[in-house]
Amino acid sequence: MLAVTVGTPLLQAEQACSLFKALADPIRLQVVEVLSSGERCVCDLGADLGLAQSRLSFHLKVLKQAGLLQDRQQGRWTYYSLRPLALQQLSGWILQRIEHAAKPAAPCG
Amino acid sequence: MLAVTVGTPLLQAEQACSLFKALADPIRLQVVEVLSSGERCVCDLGADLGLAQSRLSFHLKVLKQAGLLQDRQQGRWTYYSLRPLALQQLSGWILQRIEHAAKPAAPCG
DNA sequence: GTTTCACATCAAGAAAACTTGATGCGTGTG
DNA sequence: CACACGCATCAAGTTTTCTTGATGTGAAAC
Repeated sequence: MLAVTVGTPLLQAEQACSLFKALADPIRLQVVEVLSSGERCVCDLGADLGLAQSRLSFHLKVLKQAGLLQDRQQGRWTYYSLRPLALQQLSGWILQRIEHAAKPAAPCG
Repeated sequence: MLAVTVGTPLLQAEQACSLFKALADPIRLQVVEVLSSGERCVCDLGADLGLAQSRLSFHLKVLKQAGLLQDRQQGRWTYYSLRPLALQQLSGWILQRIEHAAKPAAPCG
């Protein structure tokens, strides 16, 4: 068996599910895409994505609660960035599903 | 820049979103876990997971429409299995987000 | 050809997630 | 201190997704 990831703790299905739920929204995916080029403050995110403030705040909260984002407060501004470990773990969970997926079923009847 | 996946076509955000939505449900994640050990017929899946037939059928449809599952009909039975490519592509999309994620923001004000 | 079996599909209701506008709260600014 | 700014939170309404039970369909069994 080939280890897919190195030194990354493995995810339970339940944790994976939380991460998938957090990513299962087009707006949150845009947020992740923007943040994938580096940290941003909320006001920049709102401007970039053209979102009402409360709407963006809602989605940031979902992503943060899932563990996908971290935030840092500096003066009046809050900066969000990705948590690479969470992404890495989720990717690991997915890749693990592939290994024996090709095994054909025993005929049922 | 280090290429994370080799020879796998890249996913658009919209396609990634469909995949995430399909995986954003505990039952569907169980289905994926069971199928990760190989192909199964629907009746076995239903028995393994203890799900009403129509409920299982609904979730299989969601997963299949997203491109995560393929099915094969043989006699009276239908066999489902994972589509490794879809999983691989999704994993690739995730890993791509990590690369520059650590870059700090320019101070906002 | 009728019955049975494995599964898909449908319609109606229930539950969960999302949006919107209003309000609250902490932190700087004058 | 009063005010403005950046952001979080809340409540209400809307939309989406999920569940349930009933019905439909095609393939084998009789």
